[in-house]
Amino acid sequence: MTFSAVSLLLWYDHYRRIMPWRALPGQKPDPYHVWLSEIMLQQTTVATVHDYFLKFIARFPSVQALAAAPQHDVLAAWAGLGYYSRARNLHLCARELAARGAFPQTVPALEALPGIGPYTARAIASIAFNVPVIPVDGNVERVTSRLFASVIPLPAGKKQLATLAETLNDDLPAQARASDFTQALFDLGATICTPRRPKCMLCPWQKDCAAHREGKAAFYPVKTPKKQRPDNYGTALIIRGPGPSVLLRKRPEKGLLAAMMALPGSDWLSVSPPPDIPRKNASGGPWMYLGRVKHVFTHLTLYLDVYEVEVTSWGAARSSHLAPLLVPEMIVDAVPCAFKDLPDQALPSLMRKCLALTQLPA
DNA sequence: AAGGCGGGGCC
DNA sequence: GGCCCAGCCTT
Repeated sequence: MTFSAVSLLLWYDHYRRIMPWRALPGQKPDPYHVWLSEIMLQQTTVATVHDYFLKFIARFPSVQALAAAPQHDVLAAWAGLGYYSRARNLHLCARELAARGAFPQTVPALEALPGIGPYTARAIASIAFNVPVIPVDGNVERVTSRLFASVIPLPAGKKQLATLAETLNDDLPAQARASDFTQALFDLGATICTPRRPKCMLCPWQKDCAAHREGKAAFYPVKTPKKQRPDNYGTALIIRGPGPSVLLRKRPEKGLLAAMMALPGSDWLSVSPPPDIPRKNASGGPWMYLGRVKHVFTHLTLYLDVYEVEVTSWGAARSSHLAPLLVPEMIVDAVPCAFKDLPDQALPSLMRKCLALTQLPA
């Protein structure tokens, strides 16, 4: 079975989406923009990436500018986008590219770079350098599983789908336009061959599609059920002091929200918070309970009880009357940050949610 | 092969 | 509430 690759390209010539990282027809793609957008788009929607991408290239106009920047600035520009290992690897990769002087243009060489796996290597090679390979993302998996009515549940069936996807541009006209063909697959998956209610009536591959012949395109791709998320609990402390400012600390280099800034607080545990912490300063106590923040991560749901403490000096924050809510080890490495500088900090969304519970000074 | 790793939008 | 999103890395 040979697919009408050219019909997809004709469809693309008419319906292609315009995006800030994409070259317009007749223009050459910018490898920096292609690379950066591909990293940002990993597990992240086009709508979310759009503004981040524009701000990022305004702040870091070139690979060299990105390589020369301190890590904190890169993490701050990434804050809110999630999966922060992407930003750390992006920065590492920029330094390697800057030292090297140019982008490699083959799949194996690209895949050897930090943060670039099998998918992204093929995406950059095909989109930026017109190499005839097919990057298999969620879109391509969905399109391919429907074309072939593949019933092997994902993720176990990924290898089979990748093999099938390689045959999609198995003719010379499509391979000559490898860059367009890859982006056409993305656009088809994003606008026609959608997860729910696919628009088969508008699909250039309708007559090629086994799932459509079965009358159940939406049934594909088959996926194995996901594990449920456990709940975790903890406290976060908004310790306000002179300036006005607030204490922040940098999280460890590995693990959840690695190397990002955070409010001081307790560890996050699977047990409910101890009931002996007063939720209000009813007895004229030193802290105020502001509320509970719920935040859903990929593999756990976190509930943080947020408290506010006002101190006249940072030394006072270590005084014993703030225990057990605030113990010195929580702030041993904390540093004050002026409220006006919070927007420039590498604060993940979870911490911005917590800070939103307090009344910022005017 | 499985699990860690963010966050937002959609239904 | 669950699912999806232009996945990578470690174990």
